[in-house]
Amino acid sequence: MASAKRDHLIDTALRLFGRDGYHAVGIDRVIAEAGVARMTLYNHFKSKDELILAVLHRRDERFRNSFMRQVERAAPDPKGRILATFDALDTWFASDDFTGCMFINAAAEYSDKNDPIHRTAREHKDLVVDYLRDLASKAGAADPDDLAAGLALLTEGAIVLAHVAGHKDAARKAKKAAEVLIRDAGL
Amino acid sequence: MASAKRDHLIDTALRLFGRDGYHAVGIDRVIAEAGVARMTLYNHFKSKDELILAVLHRRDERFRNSFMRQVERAAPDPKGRILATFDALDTWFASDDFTGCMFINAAAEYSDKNDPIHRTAREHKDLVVDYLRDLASKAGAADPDDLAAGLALLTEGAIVLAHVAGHKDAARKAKKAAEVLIRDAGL
DNA sequence: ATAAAAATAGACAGATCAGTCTATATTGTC
DNA sequence: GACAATATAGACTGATCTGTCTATTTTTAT
Repeated sequence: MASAKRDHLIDTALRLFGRDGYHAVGIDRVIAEAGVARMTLYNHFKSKDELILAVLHRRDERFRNSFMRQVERAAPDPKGRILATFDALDTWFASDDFTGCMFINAAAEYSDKNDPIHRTAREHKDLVVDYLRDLASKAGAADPDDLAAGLALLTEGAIVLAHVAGHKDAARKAKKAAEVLIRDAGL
Repeated sequence: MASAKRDHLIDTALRLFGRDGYHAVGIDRVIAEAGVARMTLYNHFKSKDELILAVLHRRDERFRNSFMRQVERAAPDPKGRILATFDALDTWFASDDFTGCMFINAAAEYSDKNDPIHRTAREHKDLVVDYLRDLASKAGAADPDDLAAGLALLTEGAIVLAHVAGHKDAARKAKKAAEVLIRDAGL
């Protein structure tokens, strides 16, 4: 399964799909940028959709890994880590190649809830909420589910406003609101 | 400018782009569903992008109109209206044809900030924030900008979680969080 | 060195893409 | 009823789309 060419194809497609979208980027462009033959792609992936799924799985793994690592490096305590998630968002938004969330964008192009691509996007979002719930729980929130839901709303809202509306301060605004919710949760 | 055919084309394209996305829906499909000749479309719109822009402008107008009307019918006081925005979201999310926000989806497919389509999406989001700020201000919030920012984050977050993750309670969760922010703003 | 696996270039299919053009027919207006 | 504006069907361009096939070459492992 694992192969250097396959890896390289996923990375190339990740960059292109992330920047220009899924329908707008054709197979021809992926193989041209990857410097790989057409059949190499189709030997590793049954179809373009399968490639997209592989891209999303890699993105999910990398994104959550780097996100959690950043958060855990920033603070030792759960409450501090909750607040640090918004600093991590801020860093992400400020990067040159920020083009929004690949999962939100995937769901935009594949709106059928049963499409494997949409389902993968959903799984990613649920995993993010799970992480926030874990932090809320460890921090001793009165109602961890409730706090996690509020934090998730602020997180996703910040991604949208940063990308769609270009609000560079979205993460900082979200952090301020999060502080209010955290206080309300008894922390 | 105004013409029955043109109107019908915009409405048809609005439905198709809304459901299946912008790149995935071709001109051929729009004219087939509208029951209109190819040149009729190109006589009213210079290009597909121009049609998309017309669709987004109509969507913006209709969405904000219906949104504000619902909110203003639901409560007479600014504070009640702020909370009613989340009830309006809830109604929207529950509708059969809910496929997310056309502006978030447009920004997903046209990530270039200078693309007129992306700019139109941004303008829409800014108008929504303006409306929330107006309500926050009339309600007598300590810092209307701050409250509006928090409410906007919850609003956009709810749209994303309802669409991408299928969280049917996203608007109600957002309303609960909004109540906390409103209280914190001194209302 | 040899055999098996992987990658190559490139032709090909059949569909679809956005957009143009023409010649005819249907409107709406005075 | 006459004239102008609008809409029609459909051919056409040239590009692009996903996916398949083949014949050859390169790489890898034994």
